[in-house]
Amino acid sequence: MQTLSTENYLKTIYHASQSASGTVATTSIANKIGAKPSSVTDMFKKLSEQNLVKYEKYQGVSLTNEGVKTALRIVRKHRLWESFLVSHLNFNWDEVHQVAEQLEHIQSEKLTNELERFLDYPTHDPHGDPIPNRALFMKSYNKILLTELPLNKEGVCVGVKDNSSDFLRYLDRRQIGIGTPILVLHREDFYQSLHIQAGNSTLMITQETAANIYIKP
Amino acid sequence: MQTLSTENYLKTIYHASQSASGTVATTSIANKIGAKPSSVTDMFKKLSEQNLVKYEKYQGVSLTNEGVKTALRIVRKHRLWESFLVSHLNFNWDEVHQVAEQLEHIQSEKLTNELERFLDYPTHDPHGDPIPNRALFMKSYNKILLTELPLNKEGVCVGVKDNSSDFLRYLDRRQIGIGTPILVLHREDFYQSLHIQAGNSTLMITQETAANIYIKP
DNA sequence: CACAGTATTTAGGCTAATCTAAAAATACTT
DNA sequence: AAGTATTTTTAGATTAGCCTAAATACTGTG
Repeated sequence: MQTLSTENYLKTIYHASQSASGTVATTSIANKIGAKPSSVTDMFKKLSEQNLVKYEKYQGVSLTNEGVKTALRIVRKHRLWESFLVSHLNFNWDEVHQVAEQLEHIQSEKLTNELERFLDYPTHDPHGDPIPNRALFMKSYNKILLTELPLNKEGVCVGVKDNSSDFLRYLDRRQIGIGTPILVLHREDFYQSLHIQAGNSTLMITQETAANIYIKP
Repeated sequence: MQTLSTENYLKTIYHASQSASGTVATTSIANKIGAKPSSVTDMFKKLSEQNLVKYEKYQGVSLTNEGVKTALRIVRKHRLWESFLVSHLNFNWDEVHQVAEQLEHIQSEKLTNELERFLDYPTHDPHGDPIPNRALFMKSYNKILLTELPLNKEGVCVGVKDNSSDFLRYLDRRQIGIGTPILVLHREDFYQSLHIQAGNSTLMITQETAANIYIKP
């Protein structure tokens, strides 16, 4: 049985090792958790004793199989709760994260599995991230960044890379959400911006914005 | 903002002061929380500094108005979650308590209020206990114990006093639940037992069982 | 490859919540 | 009402999770 804190570390290590392959550095976890590197070192040792991470002094950590499983159980709960909040409790996609961060630590297999059934076995959360099933298996879309979508090739928004409220609300105002069809009309190379058609409206977005939107071609 | 632990103390003090009026004793809280009396004394001091309880050395505690409010906010969440678990997630009334003990600490007013709306503003939880509304106001039924129901006067089961899984499962097996109509056919004074009609079946229950069932005449 | 700069770990402390053991206050009993 | 039993509090220690400051290891550049 894990504590709140160890669960958060495992989840954070899991996400960090998704983006950067290989081992995860102490400082990178410290920044994400909001703790000092020395505290992170302490925790790495603790997790290592429980065989949840592989840790060698000065060499960063990586999750063991058991650690991945524990992390995925938390991710599963987080994403199921996010789905519930949006689909049944009138939350917007930019409001769910903070509450799901609490709900993801509730311990009850029955609760998790019944919630999944109640939601009719969703495969993706409101940000387009895949939800691990009971066996902790998940399938992501074959997605690309909007920056990589060829001119005049139609794609559909299937997720976002930046999950911050600010970014999500920005997309909301421009009526871009999961499922919105998108077409790149023109690239202004000099100004680093894209002219796109999103749903029925055409608009201009920056290169940086495009680099945070996932598209299924 | 309260910690998990202070919330549990406030809730426990609240429940204890419902049954026994006046102040609540250190030992009684210690037993209910599962901590030593010395730890409870420490916590009483802390809560007192926060003006959540009135505490005088050797004289027990009582909740302040602010303390009652905080306790009721937790009770409200607990009972709403219990209702949700039973009505939408296939939990039985004997399984909900342990999970609701965790869910009651989730901090999000929006979550609580939206859950209440989703459940269509329930007034009582699956054990017949009243759910405080947004203003923390609740109305209990005008209920009596089954031991006090006159012979051959029809009543309806509206709650239980003993919320233990064992007792609730016992009632389940006898098909007694919230809403079951009940009639006392005969009292065996010598054997301390009652002959009752519950729904369509007649059965025998002990005096003690009857003293844990609430009835609306 | 040496050394400056960065990253990581160690050492030693702090706080919240708990504990045990002993002291103090209250309550019961005759 | 006095003395014993019970309850409550105090004092001092422990653990998890964090911190700061200092020491140590790694990394990249000339």
